[in-house]
Amino acid sequence: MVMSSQLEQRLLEIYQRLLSRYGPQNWWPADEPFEVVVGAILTQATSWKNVEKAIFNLKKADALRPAALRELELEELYQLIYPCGFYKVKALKLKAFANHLAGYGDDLDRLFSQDLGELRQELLSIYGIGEETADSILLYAANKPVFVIDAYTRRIVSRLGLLPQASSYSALQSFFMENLPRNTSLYNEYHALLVRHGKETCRRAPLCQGCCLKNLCSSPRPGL
DNA sequence: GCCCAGGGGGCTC
DNA sequence: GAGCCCCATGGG
Repeated sequence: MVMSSQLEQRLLEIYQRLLSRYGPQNWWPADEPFEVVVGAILTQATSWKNVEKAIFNLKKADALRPAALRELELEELYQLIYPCGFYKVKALKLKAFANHLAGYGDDLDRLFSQDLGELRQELLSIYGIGEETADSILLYAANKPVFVIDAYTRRIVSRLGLLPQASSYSALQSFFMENLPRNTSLYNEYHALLVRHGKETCRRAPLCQGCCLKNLCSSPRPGL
């Protein structure tokens, strides 16, 4: 059986190699917390390049504010976020969050100031916010020590033989959070590095041969 | 043409 | 609770 401290060492080794390879990623790429929230919703199943275009449009229209998002006609919002795809559902999601925030006087700090567990549940209750989006908001907008799991993380963890590809979100999240110190900065940089690494490496590449995580695989499965 | 991108909701079984 | 399908633009 692998002791927890050994898992921690392995996870920290992965982190150090990614950090050495790519350097600090300085996430989240946004000017302020509300922009993080908007970006987290818009980037669902969408490349960040397309999200940048939508955010640029929102800023130009002075619409990157909760009140503005509420007041905009749906058709206008469609046009602003059109480049990032799924624009009809995403427009509803942005309005849903803006409507929810109105209950806090449009003050994100007030929303974020409550108990972490309750806050996460509240975020999940909002239309369009699932586990990854909620955790991205908690980590990158509210600076809470919450590890974000995404498709890249799942793929990399699977390739390294740490957990099965089919593991649930909560299983993956627990794996990281129970084997790493509760540190917001560490979680921030770690997830950003996993995404960076996921983008840099070929999806179909067998294992991690030739990449910076080479020979960290505990149970090699060629051709995975 | 194909595949996929920093997911989530709704529906079925 | 798992397995589908739908949402849609833009780049490789």
